[in-house]
Amino acid sequence: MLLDAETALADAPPGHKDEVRLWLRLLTCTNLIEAEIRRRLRAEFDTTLPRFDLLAQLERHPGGLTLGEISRRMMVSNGNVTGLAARLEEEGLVERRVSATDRRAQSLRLTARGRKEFARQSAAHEGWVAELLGGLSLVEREALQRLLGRAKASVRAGLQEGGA
Amino acid sequence: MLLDAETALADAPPGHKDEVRLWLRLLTCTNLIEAEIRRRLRAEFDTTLPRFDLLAQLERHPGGLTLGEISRRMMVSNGNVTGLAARLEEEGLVERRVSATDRRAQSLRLTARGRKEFARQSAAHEGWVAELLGGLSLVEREALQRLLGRAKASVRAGLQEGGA
DNA sequence: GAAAAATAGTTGAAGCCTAAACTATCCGCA
DNA sequence: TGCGGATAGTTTAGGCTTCAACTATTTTTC
Repeated sequence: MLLDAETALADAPPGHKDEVRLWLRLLTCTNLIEAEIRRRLRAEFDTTLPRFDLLAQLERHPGGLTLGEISRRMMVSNGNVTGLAARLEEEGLVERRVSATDRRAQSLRLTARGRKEFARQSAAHEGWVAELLGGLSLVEREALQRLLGRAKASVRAGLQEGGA
Repeated sequence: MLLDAETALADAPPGHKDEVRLWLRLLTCTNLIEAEIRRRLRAEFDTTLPRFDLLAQLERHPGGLTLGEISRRMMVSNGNVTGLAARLEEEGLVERRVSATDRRAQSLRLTARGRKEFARQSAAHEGWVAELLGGLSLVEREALQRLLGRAKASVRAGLQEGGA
């Protein structure tokens, strides 16, 4: 994955469409932030972004979530969640319980330790993001939020067409 | 100790700091586009994004690049490039040559077939991106480009501080 | 000129991720 | 009741990615 696709493309001959330049800049921004967050999660908490994301899902749903629900919310495959859940369970941060009404399904929830650990990570994470994006004014952040919303809508529309 | 019970990832319920909501939307946008591009590269060309990115680097440098240069430009590890290069060589899309002046180094360049294949992929890629982002007006795209530039600058500034 | 430091690249272990094939269970329906 | 299709999750094979340890070579330094 190109961390700085834009720089890489800097000396590319013109002829790329406008949209490609926009896409590369979007990718660059995201990758810069994501790489830094991964690095800090690893350095300060010895964990990874996927693990953090999974804990965040559970935090939002104290009643527990099935593996399938997690997989849909995180937009990753089922098999992926199987592995993540196994590691988090081994670390004692989450626990599984087989559903009373459906013996195929099992729901995951945070353990007390998981809740406590995630709270620490989450607070730090919030600070990191605020620090990294803090150079933007409130007005800029709002404009960006709105435009990214438009971009998201555009992409989803594009997916509809192709996948129909 | 900060205990923010509202904090979570994915599609951002309220309670997050402004910046986190912005970050999550940025991430969602990028992931949507990236997943679709990966899917199409796989479906239509039986290849992957990292392979495509590596070919793109070589395309821009017809004189060849050493593995180390590629690794720096793509901002990935050395070992990563070793593996990618091995697969691309096996597919006959790139060729290696040991440097005449430094027996440690070897430069990679596109084969004729690699050049031809990349041209096909690149044209398709450009079309996909244009299609996915085509729902934005020119004005919106320009505004987004500018704001993302600002965001990038903010992040780089944030990295300086932390990493100094 | 030889030891030491730096550089180019490879390898191995481990985690993340997917698609596809598989098992187990549930549900609808005749 | 029993069959067939849907659903929940696991497994497997393979690619991507990193870090750390390693080999080979070059450069620096004394």
